Amino acid sequence: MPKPARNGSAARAVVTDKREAILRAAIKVFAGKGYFNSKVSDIAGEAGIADGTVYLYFKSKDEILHSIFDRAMAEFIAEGKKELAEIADPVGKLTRIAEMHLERLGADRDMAIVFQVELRGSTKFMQEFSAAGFGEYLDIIRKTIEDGQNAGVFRKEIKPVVAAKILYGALDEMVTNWVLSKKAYPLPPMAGEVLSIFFGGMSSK
Amino acid sequence: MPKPARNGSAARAVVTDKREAILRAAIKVFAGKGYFNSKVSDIAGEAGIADGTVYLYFKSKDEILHSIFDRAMAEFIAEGKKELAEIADPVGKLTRIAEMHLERLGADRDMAIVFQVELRGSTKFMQEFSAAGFGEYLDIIRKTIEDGQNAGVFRKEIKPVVAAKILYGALDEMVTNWVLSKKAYPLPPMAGEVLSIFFGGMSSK
Amino acid sequence: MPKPARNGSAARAVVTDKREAILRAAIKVFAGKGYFNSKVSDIAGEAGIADGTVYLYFKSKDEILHSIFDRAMAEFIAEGKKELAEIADPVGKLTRIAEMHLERLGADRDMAIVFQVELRGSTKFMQEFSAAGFGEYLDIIRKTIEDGQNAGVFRKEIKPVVAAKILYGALDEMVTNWVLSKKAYPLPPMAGEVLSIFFGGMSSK
Amino acid sequence: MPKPARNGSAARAVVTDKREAILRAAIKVFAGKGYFNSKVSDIAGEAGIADGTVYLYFKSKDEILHSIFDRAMAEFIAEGKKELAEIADPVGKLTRIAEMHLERLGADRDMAIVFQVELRGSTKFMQEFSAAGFGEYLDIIRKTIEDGQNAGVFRKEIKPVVAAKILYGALDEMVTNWVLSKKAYPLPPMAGEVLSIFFGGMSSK
DNA sequence: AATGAATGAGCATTCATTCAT
DNA sequence: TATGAATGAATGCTCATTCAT
Repeated sequence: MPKPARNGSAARAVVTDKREAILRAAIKVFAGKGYFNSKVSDIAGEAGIADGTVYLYFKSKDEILHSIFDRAMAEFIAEGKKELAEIADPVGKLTRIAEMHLERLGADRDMAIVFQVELRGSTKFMQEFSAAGFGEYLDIIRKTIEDGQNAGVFRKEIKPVVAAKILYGALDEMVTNWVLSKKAYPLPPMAGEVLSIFFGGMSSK
Repeated sequence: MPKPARNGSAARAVVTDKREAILRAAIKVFAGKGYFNSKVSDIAGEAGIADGTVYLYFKSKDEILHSIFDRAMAEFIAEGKKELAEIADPVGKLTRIAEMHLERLGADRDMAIVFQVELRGSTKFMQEFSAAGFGEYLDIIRKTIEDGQNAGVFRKEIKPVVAAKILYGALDEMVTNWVLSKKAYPLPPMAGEVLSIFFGGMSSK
Repeated sequence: MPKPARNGSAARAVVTDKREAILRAAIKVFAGKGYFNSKVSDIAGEAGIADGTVYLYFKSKDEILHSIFDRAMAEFIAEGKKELAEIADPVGKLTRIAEMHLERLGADRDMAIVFQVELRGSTKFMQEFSAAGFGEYLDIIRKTIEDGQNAGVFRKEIKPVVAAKILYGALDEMVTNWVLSKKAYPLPPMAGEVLSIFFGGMSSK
Repeated sequence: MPKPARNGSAARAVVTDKREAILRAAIKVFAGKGYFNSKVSDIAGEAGIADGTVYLYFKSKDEILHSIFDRAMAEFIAEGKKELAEIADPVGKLTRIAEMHLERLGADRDMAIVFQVELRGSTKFMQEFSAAGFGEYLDIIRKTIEDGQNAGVFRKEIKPVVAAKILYGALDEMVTNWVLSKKAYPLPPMAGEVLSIFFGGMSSK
């Protein structure tokens, strides 16, 4: 049986694929049983590889969880920046942010569980996470709010940092409730409801 | 030497005190290292008792965490109901709820960490918790919003359940940020900022 | 409330009674769950006393088990010697021994379980036991057999020690089977069957 | 470097060898300190492996003890049936059974200790054991005795079940005494003594 | 004598990680 | 690269025993 060629994309694809497979498996497993209750062998089993192979791609169980966040956040922010570049209006921007937030997490329940539940399971992790992608995310919201204030569409007495947290907190709660709910319902439509209140409260006059 | 009176505080105090001591120690330890990384012997050590003694008051490590939440939520809700009974105005009620929320958690950082971080660390736990005190809490907020709608002070097209989640989510995010922040600042004042936006968005007219 | 008088039998009776109660409780508990699976608190509970009280009468859990055997063997041997003193005939003596063996254990199932099962659970214990009462018991049987050989009723080429063990082993097996059996049947009648073979052998003619 | 052949003994031997090593180590350790006083790490140490490795081959400490009995009984019964198939005469058969019983246990003192002592240490275990191999063993003896009765060499008024127990009990007692004895002596010769009485009885003439 | 709360040594089992093949 | 057998540190919980009252 010939081995795959080592040169170029083919070999790289294999590597990427296996890394991907492990991450996907980990998301599923973590979502199902929680990070601390998941065994590395569960992940390997789900990914269809041997336990030891996991360690060829990740240094530790912890690193797998980190990689899940890092990759997802990077993707999300990259995609977000691209989309937002095309929108000038602050209200439109925030609307799109809220929609994307709920669309993204609403599209992958396991990923949402990991984000809403597992990410919160340790102060250490949350702090690392805050320092990383999450801070950047809040920053984008904050700047958009500032733009709105400068453009005169948002009240100037509201602190942008706080407003950003409020919007984020409201969206986050929507996701958490959706994740924990026994009923299945589409998450994205909640964006409108949140924004209706948020804008109502932010609008000047 | 006279034995302590059996009626009331003295004898009871011993039992209560040790249970209390364990709970307090657990809150501190869980806050510092997270539930899964905390050893029962850490809690016992912090409480100044032997490991085995923990099991005279709690059936398992898990039960300690549950007890922390149960007790705190019961206290909070009882106190809240009492205070709110004296306020008729829905806006005043929600204002007081937000203030109490942040006062309570802002007064005990370790407890806040446990609530914001450890409570979220497992889907199972969150679901149990949702079913228990948390659901009741959201319900109180929701009813007050409904009252406000009926009184004509809040917009009627907003769904009360969603609005309740939004307010809760915003407050929750304030706490989480405060807990994770390296800077020390008072939490309660954030209530005003949250409410300013929330009411601005909820007000009819 | 007056304390019981310290002088004489009354006080002694109390002590004896509580010791007795503990031993009886222990026999019941050991029979039910086995020595290693029985907790001292089980015994105390069964005896209706506090855990600590057990240690006023016995130095350790181990000593309770020892006491059970010591007492039972002493009683059995004392009673046996008395009865046997009145029988001259070796065959009659052995018959009575076998009957008493099965009567005694057949009269108290829990005690029988402890003797047949728990006594065997440790080499150390068995050796101590062998050295103690059990050795004396085998000795009585052996001497009786020797008497029978000298009187010409038993074959002289049989070693008395071995014959004693064989008789004991056969009786012992009857008890063990009775103890483990799900069916309830009277144990003493088995004595006749054992002796029939022991005296007469299996061979026809 | 060639890998070991997958077919047959080599690869299989590794697994079997380690399982075997654990069982052998367990027999030695159990014999020395008793089941309840033996730690899993004692067994692992004796077998020259890490503690955790034990659990790759056995689900629990309990399962190790069971495996010891299961394997030994299966072997013994299989071997016994084979040998007995070649003997027609009931007397010869019983003789061979008694010899094999004592040869087998007399050849491995540790195994004998485990059988005579540990097996008896719990009612639960004894009942399971009775239901398993032991019952079959007694059955073989019983049938042989019945054959002897039908052939006219054994007295018909003796109940075969009882006689089987008597023979077994006598042999068992020989082993127990040998195991507990401080003196070293060969066990197999005792078979003759037991059978002499079992077949011929004690009575002279 | 009696109590029972407190102690703390002890142990089976798990599982992340390694490494020889 | 991939495997999966082996490792061994780590820990929740039990329970015999003590001792202040």
